[in-house]
Amino acid sequence: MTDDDRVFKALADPTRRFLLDLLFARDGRTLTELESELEMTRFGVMKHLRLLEEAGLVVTRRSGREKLHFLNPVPIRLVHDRWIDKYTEHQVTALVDLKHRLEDQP
Amino acid sequence: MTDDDRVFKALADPTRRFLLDLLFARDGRTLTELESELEMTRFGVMKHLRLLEEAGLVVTRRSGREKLHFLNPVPIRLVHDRWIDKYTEHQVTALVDLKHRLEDQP
DNA sequence: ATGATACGTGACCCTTTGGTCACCTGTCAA
DNA sequence: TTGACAGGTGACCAAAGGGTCACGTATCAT
Repeated sequence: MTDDDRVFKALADPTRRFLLDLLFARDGRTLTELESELEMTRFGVMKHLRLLEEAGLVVTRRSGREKLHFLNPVPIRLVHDRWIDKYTEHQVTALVDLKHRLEDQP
Repeated sequence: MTDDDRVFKALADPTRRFLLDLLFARDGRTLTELESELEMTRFGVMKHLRLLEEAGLVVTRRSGREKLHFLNPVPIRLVHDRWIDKYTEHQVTALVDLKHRLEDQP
């Protein structure tokens, strides 16, 4: 299994994306803390966090009996760079910004 | 199934990522042309292209009995923007660039 | 017209994956 | 030191996903 295989497989599940959203909002949470935000047993959440960690999307640090989880944005940036080169990046960004501005209209 | 569900599911498979790579290198190819690059029957490739199209990662245009496939980078950019805000984007980009420069060393 | 070409559909099989549970190890506090 | 708390493992089951095939429709060239 290659590195980006792990990244894309990890991103494929909605629960795991939600976990990334939680860590994006606030870093350094424990498993139990994350579990409380989900309608799932601890074991399910643990499996998901394990896949995210193996993909490098989440980095962890132990502190006593707790394990703290942090979001790592680097693999996401590499996904971006795979199919968006420097030349088209400006156009795409402009297009996305325009879309946002149009959607903010009443 | 939500929009980004479709995008992430579509990106989860290595064959589909390879198809995006092919279209990134050269746009506007037909199914048969793409099939010739893969060790798989036409039916498998067709299923993959269908998922890519439903996710909006590939846009198509008919021309007689042929169907031309084009890469659409917008959903990729939206994936990026979900977990990388403007503030950290510069740092991450710099980090990735540094990584590339280090890897280019002998 | 008719054979070849390009794409499409539905059913089928096998593998992978998401989720749960019984059970276990390490750490903290009273 | 002993009970409560935080995290970890392996087996298990139902559901989703990848790939192929028989068969079908539309378009092109001769």
